[in-house]
Amino acid sequence: VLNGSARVSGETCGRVWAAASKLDYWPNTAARSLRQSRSHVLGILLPDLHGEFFSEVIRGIDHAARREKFQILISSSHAEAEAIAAAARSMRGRVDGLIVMAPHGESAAVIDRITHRLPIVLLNAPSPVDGSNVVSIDNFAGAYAVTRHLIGLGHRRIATIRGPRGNVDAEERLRGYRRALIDAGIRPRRALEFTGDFTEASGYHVSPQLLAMAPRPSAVFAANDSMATGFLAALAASGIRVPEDIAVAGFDDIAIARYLSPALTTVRVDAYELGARAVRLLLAAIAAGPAAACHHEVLPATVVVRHSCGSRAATMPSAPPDGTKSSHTKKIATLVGSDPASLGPGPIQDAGRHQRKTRPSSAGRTEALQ
Amino acid sequence: VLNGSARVSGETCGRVWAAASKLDYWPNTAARSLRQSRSHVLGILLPDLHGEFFSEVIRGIDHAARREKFQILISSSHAEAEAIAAAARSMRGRVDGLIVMAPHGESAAVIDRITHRLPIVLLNAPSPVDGSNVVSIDNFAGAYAVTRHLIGLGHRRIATIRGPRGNVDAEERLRGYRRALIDAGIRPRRALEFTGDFTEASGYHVSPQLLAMAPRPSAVFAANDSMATGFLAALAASGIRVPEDIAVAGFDDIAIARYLSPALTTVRVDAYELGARAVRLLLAAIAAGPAAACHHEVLPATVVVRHSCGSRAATMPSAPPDGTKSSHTKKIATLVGSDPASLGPGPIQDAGRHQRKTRPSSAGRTEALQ
DNA sequence: TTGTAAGCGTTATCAA
DNA sequence: TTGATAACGCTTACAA
Repeated sequence: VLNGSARVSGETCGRVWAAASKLDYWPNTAARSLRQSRSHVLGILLPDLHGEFFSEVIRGIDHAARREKFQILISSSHAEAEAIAAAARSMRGRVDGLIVMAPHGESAAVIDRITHRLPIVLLNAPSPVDGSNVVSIDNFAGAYAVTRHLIGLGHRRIATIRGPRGNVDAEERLRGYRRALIDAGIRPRRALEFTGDFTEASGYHVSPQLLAMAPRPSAVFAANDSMATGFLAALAASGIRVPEDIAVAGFDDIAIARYLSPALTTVRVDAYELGARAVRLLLAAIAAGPAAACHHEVLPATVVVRHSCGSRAATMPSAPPDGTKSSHTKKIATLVGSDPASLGPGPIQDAGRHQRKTRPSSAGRTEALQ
Repeated sequence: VLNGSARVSGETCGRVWAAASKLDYWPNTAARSLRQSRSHVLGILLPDLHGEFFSEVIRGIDHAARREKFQILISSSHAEAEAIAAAARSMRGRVDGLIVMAPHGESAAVIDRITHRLPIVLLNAPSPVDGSNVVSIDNFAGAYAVTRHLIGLGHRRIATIRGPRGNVDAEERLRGYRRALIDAGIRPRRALEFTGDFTEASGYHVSPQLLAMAPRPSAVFAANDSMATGFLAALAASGIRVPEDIAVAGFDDIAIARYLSPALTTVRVDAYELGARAVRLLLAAIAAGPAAACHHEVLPATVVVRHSCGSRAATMPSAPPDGTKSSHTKKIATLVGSDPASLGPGPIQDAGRHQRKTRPSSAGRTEALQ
């Protein structure tokens, strides 16, 4: 009766409801999950919860999940492969599928073991993960486009503050930066590649060496906005003007980016959408069963031009060719800002591509002990 | 064997482990929960996931929970009492306890029904919720202190942009603002109380009426930083200087506060700690069983002086007397900023009190159908 | 030290 | 249309 079965008489139905509400009956979800082998819960494994990016991803996941009546079970602090595997195991029976963000590429073997057990979607994994569903940000194209933007403004000596080695996002953004230089006939130089760890502090600390170079770089592409923020603070402390003396660009378009002085030119990434897409893919995988095809979606990254690189108009390149992928570029004319307090993000170029690759899953899922 | 029982011979133990790893055995957590009536999961019910405040609360909850080997099941978008009740019911059997943030005070009856079923901790509830564990922010003291700060700077005509009616935080902050005026011999006037909804946009839209007042207020206390941000943007658009023409203060100390121009004087609230405390209380309640005493913890709110109110030194008042509570004030001399990019938060006064009230729970928990 | 059986609260199946 | 029974995968208690 409580589950809406049609095969019960009206009178019995009423008595059941009366009793249930009199007893204040709450069904036991664990028992239901056990019996149905279905929990209506999605497991989320994240390396960290710090900062706006993760919070937006979770918000996107939560909204998409709740629309389909799914709850989300979150577990963070999983950077290494083994921790991810342990967390996944500890969710067995309690979740119908997993959304996993593994910042380091090396977890492939572990991911594979999980895939045999549970439907899974990887967030922001490196491209070459086959046999899995993946949703990722087009880090390469975003970095390429913003570097092209700097080149278009006349800069030739462009440094970068890269993210940590081994981090997938960091590597892709570096690759995009280098490729943009090469395509413009500029040879990438290791001396212009400084290493940070995605924290504000690292952007700050990198500044003495960077500024001491002779000749000094005329522009800097920081691989995320936090490092750009730290770097800008260091410049302010040194009395170096932005963008007059040096141009600075970031990546992520976090909330503070447009409040910095000068407002930061950066690359926008739709974290909310990233989460929402992951849910959509995961629910499809759950519905389709073990033998389903795998999908790979790439979200575009769009350049947001503000004031930190100067605003001379320049011809923007479209997305770069990339041997491994077909590409499709579309232009977005303006940023729709319902927010009246916006300090004006300026024009936006879409540097991303949206693509979908589909292939059969390499292996089915199996259940042990049956 | 897998659960570490001591009463098994070494050889059998080895064979079991071998078989388990050969079969890649993953225990089924739902079955375990069912049998043990223990899930090692905490349910989190939030009105929203948007913004830094919630993200920090969740981070605090997650860290504290994972330290005790608990996972967290999140469900958001629960503003009204009925939605909260439904979400709680849908978690029955799957969680060992609940952390609930109910922004509106009116949910008392619902909370009460939940309390009979599950251990529960309320986040940021209005003070007079008895029979429940509560962790809240000292909104009253924070608003009181920042208003006193404005008064101390010589302002007499101080407007406020209050939060939405019915919202507990908003009401408490308004109360603190009014009380500070009264204690300084200034009569609070309704005409100086503008209503926003905690969004940036509402802070912006309130500005025309506020600025049109004659005489114009010399200072404005916005009940959160988002509204302060919107209001500042409106001032900038009107060419009104801050703090020379008008002083502005906020509440929350969100990340962008110190990057605004001028950097925003505001009230800091430790959202991470709020979440962590809630977990501590909840785990204690779970361990203690249905008959346990209830605790009420109040986290301090500290004024962070930056540049948006001017920086003339002023004698700071300590926390206000409050008939219902004993108070204990401590001073914090400086903000420890490990962050090199900090634009200098300036001196901080602790306007909060930390208190703990303990009383026996008014009602035990009961299980129906037994 | 090992094996067996019962039961957690559901839902699915089958018989009445 | 209703009622009885088995089963989901685990842990606990008790017997061997």
